[in-house]
Amino acid sequence: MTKEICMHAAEHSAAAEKAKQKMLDKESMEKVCNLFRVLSEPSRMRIVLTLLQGETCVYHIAESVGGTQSAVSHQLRVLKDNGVVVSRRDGQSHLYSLADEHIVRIIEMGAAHSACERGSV
Amino acid sequence: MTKEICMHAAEHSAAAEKAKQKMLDKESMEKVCNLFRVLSEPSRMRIVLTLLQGETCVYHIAESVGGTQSAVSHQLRVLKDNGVVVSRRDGQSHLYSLADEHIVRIIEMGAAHSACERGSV
DNA sequence: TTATAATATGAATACATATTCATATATTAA
DNA sequence: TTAATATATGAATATGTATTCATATTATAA
Repeated sequence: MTKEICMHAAEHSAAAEKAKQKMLDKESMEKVCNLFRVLSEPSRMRIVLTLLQGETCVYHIAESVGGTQSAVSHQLRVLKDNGVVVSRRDGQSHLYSLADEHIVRIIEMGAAHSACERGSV
Repeated sequence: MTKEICMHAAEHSAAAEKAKQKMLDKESMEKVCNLFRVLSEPSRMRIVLTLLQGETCVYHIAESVGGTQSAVSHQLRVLKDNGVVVSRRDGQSHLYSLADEHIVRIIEMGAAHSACERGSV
C-alpha cells in the first residue's frame, strides 16, 4: 500500500483544472479588482451615491459628502482613472457623472445587498 | 450688490439635501464598502472565482489559486467575517462556498464588466 | 492685466492590511 | 496514546493608499 503524499493528491489535477476555467486573465482580474477597490472606500462610495442623482460639480459633491475640496478631487481622480466616472467641463466647473449603466447597476446591487441579511457581519 | 460667499451658495441646500436622500446609513455604508473591499484583492477574487464552481476545501482552493495554505486560510477568514463565504466541516476538511446568490451575482457582474469596454483604464 | 473662483496635484504623514513564518488546534488513523 | 493530516492563527514586516497642506492650473470677471 504505497501511501500518497497527501490525501487530496488523486483529485488535484481535476479540481485545479476545473477552477481555472472560470479564472480571469491578468488584465480582467486587475480591472475587476480595481473597480471593487475603488468602490470599497466610504469616501468614494458617498461620491458615487451622490452621482446616482446625476451630473454634479466638484463643489456640490464636496458639499454633499462633507469632504474637503482637495480630498474629493483626489478621490474623483481615482474614480476617473478606474473608469467609474467621467467628467466634462462647464465653464469653471467640472461636472462628474457615473461612467455607464454597468457601474450604476453594480453600485445599486451593492447598496441593495447592504440592506438585507442584517446580522451576517 | 451684496456678493455671495461663493457662486454655488444659492444651490447648496437643495443639492446637498437631494443627494443625502440616497445616502446609506452608517451600518449599510460599512457593509457595502466591506463587501467591495473584500472583493478588491486579486488573491481573494481568485478564491471566489474558484468557489463559483461550488463547494471546495481549503487545500483545493490553495491548489487552484496558487497560494500557500496559510495565506488562503487568512483570506478565507476575511471572506467569512464579511459574509462572502460560508463553511462547513467534512471530516478533517472544511468546505467553503459562496454565501448567497446576491454575492454570486455581484461577482459575476464584476467579472462581466471586466470583459467589456477595454481601454477605459 | 489683475483678481477671483473652481479644480487639480505633489509631497508627507498616518493608517490599514496582505503575506510570511512559526505554531496551535482539531480530526482521524494506528 | 502517538502520529499524521487539515486548517487556523498570532506576530512581524512590507506595501498600499487616504488625507492634509500648500501650491499650481484654468477660466471668468473687472
